[in-house]
Amino acid sequence: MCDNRCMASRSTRYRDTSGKALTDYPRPSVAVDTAVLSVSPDDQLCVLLVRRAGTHKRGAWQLPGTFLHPGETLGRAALRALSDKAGVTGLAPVQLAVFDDPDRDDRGWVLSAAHLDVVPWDRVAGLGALADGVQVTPVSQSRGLAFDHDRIVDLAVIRLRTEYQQSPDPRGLLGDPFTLLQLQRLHEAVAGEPRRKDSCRRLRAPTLEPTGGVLEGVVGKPARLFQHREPQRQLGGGHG
Amino acid sequence: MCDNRCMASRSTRYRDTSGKALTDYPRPSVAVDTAVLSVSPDDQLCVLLVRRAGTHKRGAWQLPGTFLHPGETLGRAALRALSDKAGVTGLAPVQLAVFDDPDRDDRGWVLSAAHLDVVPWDRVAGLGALADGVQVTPVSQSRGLAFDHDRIVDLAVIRLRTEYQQSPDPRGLLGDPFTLLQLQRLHEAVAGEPRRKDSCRRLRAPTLEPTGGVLEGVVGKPARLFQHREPQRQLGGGHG
DNA sequence: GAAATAGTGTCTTTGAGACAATATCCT
DNA sequence: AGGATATTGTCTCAAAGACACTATTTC
Repeated sequence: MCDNRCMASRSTRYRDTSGKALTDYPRPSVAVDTAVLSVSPDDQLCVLLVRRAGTHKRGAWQLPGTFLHPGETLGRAALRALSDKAGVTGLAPVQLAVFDDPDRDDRGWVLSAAHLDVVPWDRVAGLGALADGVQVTPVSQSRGLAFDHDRIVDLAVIRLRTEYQQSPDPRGLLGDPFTLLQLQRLHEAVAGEPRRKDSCRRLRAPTLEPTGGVLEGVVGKPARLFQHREPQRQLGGGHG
Repeated sequence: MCDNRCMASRSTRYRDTSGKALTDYPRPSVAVDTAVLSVSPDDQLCVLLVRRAGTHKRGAWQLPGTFLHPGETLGRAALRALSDKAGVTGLAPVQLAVFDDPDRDDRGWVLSAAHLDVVPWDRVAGLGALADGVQVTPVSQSRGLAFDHDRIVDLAVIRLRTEYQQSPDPRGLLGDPFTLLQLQRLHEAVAGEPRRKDSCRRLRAPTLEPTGGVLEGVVGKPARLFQHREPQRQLGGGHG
């Protein structure tokens, strides 16, 4: 597979077909901006925002992002940004799209590789103790972000919805023993519209693993408990 | 929307939160590699390949690509690469994914923004006169490409199939007056498996515009002619 | 009339949506 | 018992698949 890669040392200045050396080309900065989505305990689809540096006006909020470092993958850069800018430990960022308008950033030529990460609520706002300059807002109230970050949020929500149409809880937002009603509430939060009790139930239940236990201590017939069939995903599925 | 963008001139060296100037960061080269897919007259799904510069061994073929130039969109760079490297006029490249393995290119740190373009056959191999070092091969025989281009072809085919599951001919591979049998053949080529005559017909016909004309001069009952409802897409839908 | 291709009638299956009835628990 | 919630029975409807039949042309 790499038979002709090993024939030259790393420092050689290769030339492309036009005869120009690789390092002669002007290169863009590559930013990684991530929409971290989660569902709050009151079933609201929320996004993680950070205050834009050096401003307190409108457009003062944006998605956590950073510039890609040498030797780093986009996914790692996304996780680093979440940790550094928001104090949040991400899970498995996936690429959404590259925003490539040459004028999209007034600091210069910056491409933005937009990402989506989905994390359980207690991981993003667990103790109610968010760092300063960090907030988690319902996506419906997140309009007016800096740069083109509104559009990134749009893409992220669309992507999340299509993922959750395919399987019950692909991103493990729920956490292991859960009832079918909790699953229904989650889907309503993600889709942004109500779901029929029985439709949702019949569609998803066959693909879930019943624990055998039931939810106790509440009024009404106790709900059966279920768990995920397959382990939730961690980082590692990026496009190398 | 951009109220606070106009407050500073373009040459100012902005600093991010860590205090580092934008131009101080090492930046990757950004390549744009495009899988151009088409369907041959004998109903084979094909991909456009170019010979890798300076080699005649295995792995000698690759997708046409180039480095992104300043002020240029990814889509424009993809079209430029098709024109310069293969002498082909592309149509509407769409992003597939960014390949970001730091070691994926032995020339250095190169990200690849993989694209898909779909063009009618006569546009890619019209006169049978392909430029030297250019070929159009069935995708099934395209294995062993340079870099990670095999995976780009895989992504492109998957994407094309999902697009063609949604509507009859979203990329205008057919060209305006066509019969339902031609449409069926096209879908079989894209999907790589046979389709029922009546299913295919009943599913797609209602969304097509009959021209009123029929195909003449062939034995059997003459087939009705159809045309596309909406104009085919050109470049312009990129993520700004 | 025979061959060849286009187009349709209809049966079956599947899956989702909707409504309502039944089951089981807590207080 | 009574309220509250979970679970299931069943009807309907729409879409797709499969098969076979009918229709219209050329030779």
